[in-house]
Amino acid sequence: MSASLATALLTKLMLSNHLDGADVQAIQRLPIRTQDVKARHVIVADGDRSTECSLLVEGFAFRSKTTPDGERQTVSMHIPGEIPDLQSLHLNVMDHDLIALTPCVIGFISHGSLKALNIERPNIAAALWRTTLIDAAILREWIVNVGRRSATARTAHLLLALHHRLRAIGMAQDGEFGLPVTQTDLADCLGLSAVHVNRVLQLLRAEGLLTVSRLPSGRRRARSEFHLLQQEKLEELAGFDPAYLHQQPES
Amino acid sequence: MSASLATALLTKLMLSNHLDGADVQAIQRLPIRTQDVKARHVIVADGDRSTECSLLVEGFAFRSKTTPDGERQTVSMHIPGEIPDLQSLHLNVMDHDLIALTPCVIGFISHGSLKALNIERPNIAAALWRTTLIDAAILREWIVNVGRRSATARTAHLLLALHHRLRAIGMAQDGEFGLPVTQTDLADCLGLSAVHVNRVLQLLRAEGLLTVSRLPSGRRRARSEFHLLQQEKLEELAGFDPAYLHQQPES
DNA sequence: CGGACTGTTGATTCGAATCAAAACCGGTGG
DNA sequence: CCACCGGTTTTGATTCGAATCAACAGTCCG
Repeated sequence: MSASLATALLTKLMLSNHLDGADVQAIQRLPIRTQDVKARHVIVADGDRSTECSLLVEGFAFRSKTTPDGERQTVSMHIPGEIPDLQSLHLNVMDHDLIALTPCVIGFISHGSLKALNIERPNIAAALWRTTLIDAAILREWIVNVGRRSATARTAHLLLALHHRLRAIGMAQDGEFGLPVTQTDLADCLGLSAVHVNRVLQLLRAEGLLTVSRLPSGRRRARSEFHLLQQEKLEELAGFDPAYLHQQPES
Repeated sequence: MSASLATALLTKLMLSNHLDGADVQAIQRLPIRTQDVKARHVIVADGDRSTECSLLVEGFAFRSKTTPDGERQTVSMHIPGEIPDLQSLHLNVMDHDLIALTPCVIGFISHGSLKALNIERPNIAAALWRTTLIDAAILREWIVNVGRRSATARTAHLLLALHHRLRAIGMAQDGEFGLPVTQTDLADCLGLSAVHVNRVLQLLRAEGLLTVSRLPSGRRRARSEFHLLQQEKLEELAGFDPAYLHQQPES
């Protein structure tokens, strides 16, 4: 893996894990195949049996499941430095889709080299395991969000969580972050209808809690710039507590 | 760990992992401290920093989160042989409660001995990692359930999923299984109100899809015996596909 | 200019929550 | 043995949040 490719992964990993120099070098030596993926393209599909994991180097992606009657539920959003399908290392068949939200650069890492790395460097194995456990913690909070919160609280919670994660990797500051989601995308995350998401966002804007602007972009897809104006109030409204993100490295 | 204590764990682990004789012996040698926990008692609480993991030897447990305004959302149900808080091995602070649904026998295993085992036997480390990944897969399906399915489909899906898991460990057959849940418990799992769960169950019974009977038990708490009469129709109704449970061992 | 996607608005329906009360059931204690 | 009690299930009436349906406006793009 070239140093530049490893940067995103290492930034993310070291947010919540202690890695020593040898660990870092081992990761930088990982063989990797990069590929550009267009927005909205399926990176790995439900039912696939993958032989490699996808490192999200640039761009955003999401994982979602589709019910038999065609309804989509997004179960997670992914930001640079994450390996959204790391579970495929031990779960050979995908139980959901991994889809590019924006144009992405994906670094494919073979299961073989990851497994070898895990055996060679138990500390990295623990770190990777830990990232999948944090992923699960986020899934649990996501369940609470769709199961028990009102539409407004739910929406606020999602935006706060994304902001928190993006800020940790330097992609957000002062409540501002760019994320090219449509209201339909948000609806799929939240278990709501797109129409209702629209009304909820209007409400949040009217309350002066946030602003959303669509910046033009060079590409087809517009970029939504979210600005959380009153984080305190939003957190209060959403019942947001970042503890579940487990962002401090541990013993 | 005495052979009898290890049995439940090994039964569960070997459903979805290949373990060799040495692996089995290593697990059987794990030091373990057992403890009885009364129904409804908190085994590990949100915010706790545990130093050991809880093996559910006998009984049922669930994990849930409580929102600031006191609403409970259950995020998973646990059956004998599972280690519901295995994530605490790498996530030092609990982000949810682990609660005994029934009187339970819990086997506490220290993080130290588990970490030593993981290093000594990478195959077991992979197997344990895999169980946490299956746990996450179940969380994802749970999100879809509360996010996108109707109350009836949701309820049917939960019961089918529990039946499927219980049958795998020999605790259910022919659609029948005993589980001492109240309708409020189900409501907390489903993101519904208890009243509505009641009406949904009535509907499912009226359709001849299932029966629920409360068997008297020696203890305070009654035991609900569920009987899924028409699994095909229930699966159709719920959009249930057991693939996400990943019950076959893999490469 | 036309078309596709996205965002917005209004009218209406519907599923589920809420509120309230009653019936039920096993367990306890007088 | 029976009266009472707490937790649970059930029923009915009502409200409410969000979905649905339908149309229209805005924007980017070919």
